[in-house]
Amino acid sequence: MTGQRTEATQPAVGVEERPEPPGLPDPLPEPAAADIRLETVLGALSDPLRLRIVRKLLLESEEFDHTCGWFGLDRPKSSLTHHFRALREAGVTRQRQYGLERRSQVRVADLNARFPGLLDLVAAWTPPDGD
Amino acid sequence: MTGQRTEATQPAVGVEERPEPPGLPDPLPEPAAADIRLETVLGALSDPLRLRIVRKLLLESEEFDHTCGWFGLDRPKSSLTHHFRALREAGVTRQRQYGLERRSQVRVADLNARFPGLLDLVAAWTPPDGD
DNA sequence: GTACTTGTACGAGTGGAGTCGAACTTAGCA
DNA sequence: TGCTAAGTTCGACTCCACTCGTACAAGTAC
Repeated sequence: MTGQRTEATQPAVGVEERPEPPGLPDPLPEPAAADIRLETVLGALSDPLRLRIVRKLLLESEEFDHTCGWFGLDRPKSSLTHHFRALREAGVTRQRQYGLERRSQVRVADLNARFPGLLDLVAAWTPPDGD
Repeated sequence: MTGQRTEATQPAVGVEERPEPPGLPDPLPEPAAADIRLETVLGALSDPLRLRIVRKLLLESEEFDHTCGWFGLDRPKSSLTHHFRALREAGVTRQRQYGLERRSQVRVADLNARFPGLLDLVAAWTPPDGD
């Protein structure tokens, strides 16, 4: 049951019922596209570390999703779990479980449809003290 | 000295040195346009009440600035002071003192220059439980 | 089997944000 | 002179987010 939160604690409001391409693991619990709230997304993106994660995914992902280790973030694993979950529960990213690894990708289509231009701002962002 | 914070407590990093049109009071301390940080702005806009304030200013202000009372917010005055200051210190709004009243306006030009499209998202936002 | 790796769950500590009441300051007006 | 209105400041409270260490679960490889 690794990587699967229990029903009692998962806060996802509406889990998407989208037909998946064959061979992909199901996404972890996430809000449906229509349930993504602007104030929640802005709150998720107001943290520099998470802004960095999303920006790196946008600029360097090349259509693939990535594990937590790929980002090269100098934080304990429990802290990274916290931030990646915050992004997923806000609807910013989607996470899938591949064996041991949990890979993340930005929900580009959903976010561009609901908040056009927002991801452009994230991509253009520069960290306070360099990259 | 009402409405003027002391030098010791004001956190504004760089106060703008812009020549003012005649007859307008000086703006209260605010970050210069170049010092406005995306993560700070997103944090300021992640609160539903502040999102509501900015949206109302954008949709109904008609080029004029407005007092706190104009918004019709059902909160104590001390709470409103807190939120209006958060917006101003993040660089989202500008406040000027007119006698007893402190009027707010959105820094539309500055924000559109630094974060194009962001204010459109705020204007298009709908509160969770109606307006 | 054992060891290693990825990531979670849990608990604790810390700090900051949101909320509010009460007292205060100031401007305008009767 | 005194009252009223707009908004601040201060202190206190609560709650949540961030951080982290530790322990645990589950694949993978030897």
